[in-house]
Amino acid sequence: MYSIGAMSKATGVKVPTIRYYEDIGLLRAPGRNAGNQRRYDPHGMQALGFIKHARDLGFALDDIRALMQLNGDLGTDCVEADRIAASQLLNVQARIARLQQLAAELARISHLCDGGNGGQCRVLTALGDHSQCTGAHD
Amino acid sequence: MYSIGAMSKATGVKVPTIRYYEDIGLLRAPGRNAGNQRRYDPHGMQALGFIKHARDLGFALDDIRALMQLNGDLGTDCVEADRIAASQLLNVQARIARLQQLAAELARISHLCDGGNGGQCRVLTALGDHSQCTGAHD
DNA sequence: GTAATTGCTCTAGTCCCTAGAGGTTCAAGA
DNA sequence: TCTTGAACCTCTAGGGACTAGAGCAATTAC
Repeated sequence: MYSIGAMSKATGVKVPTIRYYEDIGLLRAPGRNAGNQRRYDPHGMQALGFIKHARDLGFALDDIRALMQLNGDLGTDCVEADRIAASQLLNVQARIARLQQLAAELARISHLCDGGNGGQCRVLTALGDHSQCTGAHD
Repeated sequence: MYSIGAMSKATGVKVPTIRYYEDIGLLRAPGRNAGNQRRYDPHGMQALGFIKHARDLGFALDDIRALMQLNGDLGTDCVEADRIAASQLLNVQARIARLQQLAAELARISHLCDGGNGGQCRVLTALGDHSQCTGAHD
């Protein structure tokens, strides 16, 4: 039986966040000891680890909820789980592509600074004027 | 003189968002016409364009506030503006690196699905077990 | 036995908007 | 000129995923 603090240390999820997950019904409420403190069993620990890992991979809490439900069902629906994972992969790839455009634009803008203060800062000018952009960043 | 709707169309910032920017003091409150509706001048338009562009580049509103203040000062502080832009570039690059690790991990997990339902779904297993991960994604 | 740590609940705040209610003003056509 | 429909106004609340803090109770270590 683990206290909430032990769970937090073991998984890397902060204590208030664990309580939050319980509040929104993502993590089942565990039993309590005589002093009304949460006491988790290994199943609870595994569930929290699953959530943490999926969060680290960028899944939304609603996705995780769906994945956990699949996990709970007998005859686990592999096709659906794979669909969610694949969609998340696409999502992440799209975000990467977009960020790469932004990085290119920022690098360009950043290099405009000549260190001097001769009137107008070209970094600021570039930020104000989208038409100076080389790529279509948005 | 532009109405708020004209500003929205010209810059791509939604009407409630423009009012929000005014609320938080990012965009100066414009004058009003006889019927209490906002009327913007070209300066206001330019300011909103600046905000939009900077937001598209991923700057936080607080950064934008700082940049606009620099822009307003005489003897515009190019060094400070460049510092903010460079820091934002680092930020974006770090996010890209992290997302690329996630994408690799997700691609690996996604390929575990063999389409069958032979007991346990390996996608779900992989999500639950961080130790299966190839790279240190977090 | 006492002090420090950990735990409890509850409320409110973060960021950046978005949605909706309920009302007023404007612009264009008949 | 009148009417209609779009655009505008203020205000409040919600969203996602937490985070922070107050004020108190329980546990743990010495």
